[in-house]
Formats: sequence, C-alpha cells, structure tokens
Amino acid sequence: MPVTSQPSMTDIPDPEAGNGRARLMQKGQQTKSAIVDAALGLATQIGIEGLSIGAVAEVMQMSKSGVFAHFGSREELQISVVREYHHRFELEVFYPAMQETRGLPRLQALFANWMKRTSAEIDSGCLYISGAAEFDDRPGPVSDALASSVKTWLSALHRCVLKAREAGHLAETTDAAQMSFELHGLILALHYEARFLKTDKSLDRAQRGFEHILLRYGASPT
Amino acid sequence: MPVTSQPSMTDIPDPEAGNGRARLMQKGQQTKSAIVDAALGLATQIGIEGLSIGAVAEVMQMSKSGVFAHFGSREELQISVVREYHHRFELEVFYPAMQETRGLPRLQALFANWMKRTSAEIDSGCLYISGAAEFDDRPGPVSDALASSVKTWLSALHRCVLKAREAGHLAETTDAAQMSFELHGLILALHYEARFLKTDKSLDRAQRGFEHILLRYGASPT
DNA sequence: TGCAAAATAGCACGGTCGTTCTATTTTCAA
DNA sequence: TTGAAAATAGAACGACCGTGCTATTTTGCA
Repeated sequence: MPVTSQPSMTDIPDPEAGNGRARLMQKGQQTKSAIVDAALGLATQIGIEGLSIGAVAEVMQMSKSGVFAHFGSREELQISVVREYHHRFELEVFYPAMQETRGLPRLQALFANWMKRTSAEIDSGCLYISGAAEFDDRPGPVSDALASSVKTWLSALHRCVLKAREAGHLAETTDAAQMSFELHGLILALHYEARFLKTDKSLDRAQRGFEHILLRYGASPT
Repeated sequence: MPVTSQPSMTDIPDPEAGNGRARLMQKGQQTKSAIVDAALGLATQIGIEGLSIGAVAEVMQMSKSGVFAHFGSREELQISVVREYHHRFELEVFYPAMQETRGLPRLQALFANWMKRTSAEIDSGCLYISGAAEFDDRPGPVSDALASSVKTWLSALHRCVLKAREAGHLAETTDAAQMSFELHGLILALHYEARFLKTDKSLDRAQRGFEHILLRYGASPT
C-alpha cells in the first residue's frame, strides 16, 4: 500500500521545515522544543489562555525571562503550542490512516484514530475543542492559528469522505459536508461526556454512532 | 394542553425559592440580581474562569468591594452565574417544550429550542459548553455546579426520549441513551462550527442531522 | 422623623501576570 | 584556547487579581 500523493494534511508551511531537522539541533533549539513540549502539556490541562510563562518556567526549572526570550511574547508561545499540537495530531491521527487503502477503510481508520486520541489520554484534553471554547469570542493571532489548524483537519476529513463516495463505498447521494458535520458531533459528544461528565461507555456510544452514520450513508461492507 | 406533572427540569432546590419572589425585592436583592445578570453576560464572552470581580464592578459602575460583599468570594459569584444560566435555560428551552404533547412533538420542540438557544444569540455563547472545556480538569464547587446542571438537563432529555418511545413514536428497540448522545453531538457540532469556525449552514446541518436520527430510530410521522 | 441595619465605597495587602533591562553564564566555531 | 555570540538569570516595573478592613452612605421600618 503505497503512500498517497497527498503527503500532508496541511499546506501551511512550517517555519521550522527549512533549516534541516537532519542536522543536530543547537542547544537553544533543543531547549525551545522542550519548552513547547512542557507548555503543551500545561495547555491541555489549564487551557491555552491559562498558559502562563511563570508556570512553564517552573516546570522547566528555568527563569521566567529565560523562557520568555525564546518567544518574545506569550502570544508567540501560545501559537507555538498550537502548531505543536497540530503536528502531533497529524502524526497520531492523519498519517497512520493514510496507510489504509483509500475510501471507506481510510475513513474508518481516520475516525478510529480520532476517537482514540480524543478519549484515551485522560490527562491530555483536546486543544482543538478546549481552544475553540476559549477563543470563539476572542479574535487574534492565536485564535486564527487554532481555527486554521482545525479547518485543515476538517477539510482533510471532508476530502476523505468525498473519496470514499467516489470509490463507491458510500451512497452516491452522500452529502459529504453533512456527514463530516455529524462525525464531528460524535467526537465532540465523546469528549464532552467522557472528559467532563465522566460518563462511561462514551467511547462505545461514539463507535455505535459512527456505525449508524455509515449505515445511513449506505456504506457497502468491506 | 395541561402542564405535565413534572413541573421542573431539576430537583435541585433553589436557595432563593423560599423567600417569596412575590414580595418586592429589597434593594440589595435587586442589585445582586443585576450583578449576576452582568456577570453572566461577561461569563458567556470570556468564560467563567475569566470572570473577575473588577470587570463586573466596572460594568455595574460599582466598587469592587461593593460587588464582592454580595457574594463573599469569587467562587460564589461564579456559582451564582451557573445557577442563573440554568434558570434561563429552563425558561427558554425546557418549559416551552413542556407545553407540547408528550412524545415525539415534545422531543422535537426540545431540540428545536435547544438549537435556537445554541445558535441564535451570536454574542452569548453556551455556558454549558464553554464551561465544560474550562472545568474538565479543574474539580471544585464551580465544576460541580456546572456538571450538576448539565446532568439535570441531559437526563431531562433522556426522559423525553424514553417517553417518546413509550408513546410508540419511536421504535421499541430505541436505545434512549444512545439517541441522546447523538443529539448532544449535533448541538455540540452546531455550537463549534457556527460559533468558532463561523461556518454558515450549520443550523441547517444540525436540523438535517436531527431528521436523520429520527429516521434511524423509526420515528412515526406526526 | 430618627435610628439601627444594610449596602456600598475606599484603601491596602500580598500575589501573579507579561514584559523590559542588565548582568552573567554557556555555547560553539575559528 | 580564545572570543564573539547565544542563552539564561535576576531584579524591577506597572497592572490586575481576590480579599480583608474600616469608613461612609443609603435604606427601610418603628
């Protein structure tokens, strides 16, 4: 199963891409990566808005100004966190699914990986979901970065549905945007009920909801 | 169409209930209500955690300590806001639907009101959704109040589905909890895509998703 | 109308925040 | 190994935070 001609979920250029990750990172870059790691961990717990340079510095056992110097502003740190999350999301959800054959199998893998990521890590919430709630009334660069990442992912999902329909794995009448909307809803409900309400069986409900949607859109058995 | 024997969405006692709202409110109570109103307005924009006594005081043209004295702590103010939101949710979503005849019509009204409340007010986000993201990793009295309100509402929805099945308006095999989960997902997707991503037609997608779910669970036409 | 009680204001405290500035340490290539 | 550049620390700033304390004003009943 060859890798598709569509290598990345996103067309957004990564500023780090050009400098050659193959070469060993300088000390400063290593530290910066470690800071972003730590900040991402904090952000998934207390939110992107709740991220404070002081808290990150404490986790890193560094001074506030030492952390600050790498980003120049809190906002830039927040954007770096969003980019890092996007990158990991690609790695865990998107790329593995691309190994599956195009069409329904790939769509199923995509959703399965998405569910796994959403529910499995108890202590690491979804930045795309918590961030949306934090920034839906707060425009700015961070909100833009977040919305751009989410839209990239949702349109990748949308494309996948389209391909599945083209492959004859879904009914010809399938409204891909409508189906994507309904899939998104299942993930959001899973996150909400499992993470906030601690409702068990939520993963099962999302899985069954997925099967219901497949039936509705006339998925042919694989 | 008589009012049902199930007068309230919640069995949680309201601390204000006993003192007789019929009697004219004292000045202090009026002010407190106005403060909660203002705080709710702020909270739907910047979040419950973002609520600050100083900001509320500024909106109210009062001193910080004047506002503070009514609640004794920021946490108590936050809880008051959650209770007020619960109250309005009942008024706008639950009670009107209770006027409809039991079964499918009532379920349809419930969902329609829920959708309307979720999408129509552009500048007033849903506290149940934004709050969940803020508090899903932050236990405490505010989180408890929020979760309790949400659970009350979701179980009211669940009861409504059960009644619709009992009335023969839904297939006998209907899994009420599963159906409620899927309905919840539609609302969450509507909120997410309309409010954060500014996707148009989201309301339409939620409505069509609802119709899909009704079909799946064998709703008999009314 | 007078007076206790309730409501509100004003001020201060300690804390955290992002950010700036300067000094010190560490890195890495010549 | 030396020396310039990069990385980090430390202290200080103004701003805002929640909260406590003490006046002062306002309310509403006798």
